[in-house]
Amino acid sequence: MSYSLTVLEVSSRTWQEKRRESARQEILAAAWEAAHEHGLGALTLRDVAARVGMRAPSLYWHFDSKMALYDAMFGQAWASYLEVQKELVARPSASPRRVLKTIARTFFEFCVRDPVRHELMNLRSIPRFTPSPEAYAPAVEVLEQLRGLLMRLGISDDAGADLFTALLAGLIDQQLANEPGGDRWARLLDRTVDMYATEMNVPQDD
Amino acid sequence: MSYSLTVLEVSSRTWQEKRRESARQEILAAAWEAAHEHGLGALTLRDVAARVGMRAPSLYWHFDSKMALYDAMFGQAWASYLEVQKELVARPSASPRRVLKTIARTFFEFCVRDPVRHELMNLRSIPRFTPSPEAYAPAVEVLEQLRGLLMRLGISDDAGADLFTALLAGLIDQQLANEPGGDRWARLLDRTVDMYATEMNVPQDD
DNA sequence: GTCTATACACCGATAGAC
DNA sequence: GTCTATCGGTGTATAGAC
Repeated sequence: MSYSLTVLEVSSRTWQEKRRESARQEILAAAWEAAHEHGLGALTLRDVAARVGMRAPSLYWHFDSKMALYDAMFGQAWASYLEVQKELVARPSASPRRVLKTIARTFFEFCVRDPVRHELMNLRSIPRFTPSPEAYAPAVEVLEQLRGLLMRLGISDDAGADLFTALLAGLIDQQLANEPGGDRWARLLDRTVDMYATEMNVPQDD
Repeated sequence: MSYSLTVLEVSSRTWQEKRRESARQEILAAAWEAAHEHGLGALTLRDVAARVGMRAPSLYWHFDSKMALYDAMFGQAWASYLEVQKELVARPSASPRRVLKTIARTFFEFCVRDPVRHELMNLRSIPRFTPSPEAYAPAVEVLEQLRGLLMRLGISDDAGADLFTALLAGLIDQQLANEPGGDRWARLLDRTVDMYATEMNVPQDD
């Protein structure tokens, strides 16, 4: 159940550990490739192994189980979005509503751009997969960062953050479920954020 | 790929057909039971078969495949909600916002009450399962009925309906994903509908 | 017509040789 | 570290019993 998250790994001391770490990364890359090709749920260890020139049982030296592989992918995906959001939050801030719209659109497009990744990050589509605390950590940090940002805009109650995430989740879900590749719900983003901002008494732009 | 939807089946003429129909219903009931017990994705034909005193291959006389079984369950679930919504729409209408809140809460609670059913109806959690047009029909009718209702409240554009479904989907998703059994997002229902109604220029109650 | 027995290909996972 | 061999599990095709 426990294993180290490749992306967040800091101290790989010996060269053996570095070698092993790069093998993990190679396997992970192959797993993403396979998932994009055949679907997240259709991932098989034999396929992943073949892509890195191994046999399926050999993967067990690098990952405890298939779920551990999913787990590492989950952690990678959220760590990746955390980087995006960090860079976004650090930027010189615009008007409150502009900030809300930018963060909403950034997350929306991050999800819609890669439906397989979104499926792993946000849907619970793999029957018995539950992310480990280690893999879940960057997701928690994303949410904490969002809470902080909302707070600075004057939205300090939990309900305000809960509503914001629900609105985003709903738009993304509907877009991907009913019109993948389209923009029918993407077009509602700004309007939805404005509606939300008004509800939350965030001052208007002009 | 094609087969008849048990729930909507109208004319079972001969007694053989009736017998066969009741066998299908028995299998479906066993499938729901198994899904609730072990999870939707963990459903196995051997388990379902055992519950009705059969062997796994025997199910193939009643259903073309495991996916056909999922498909029939999908159709059953949506047909069931269609009945609920029909009865609700037929009732003497209250104020516009009351109507919106009632329909929102009805769908929300229908979904949250049975997460396994919701997973099948609204999430795409089964890897290669796509509902057939026959099974999807009641879902389409639910949406058409909703559009008609919104129209009568003065919300006639597609965007208005799209936004309403997205708001609902988001609240349900977050409730079930982050706090199954709780009411943290359920408590946001009325507020969200009011926010939406204001955006859509639906007159206030008082 | 209804069901069973058998079999097949594939899966995740383990044991142990090298 | 990576292999081969193998285990118990799955969905499913088919042949045939009755």
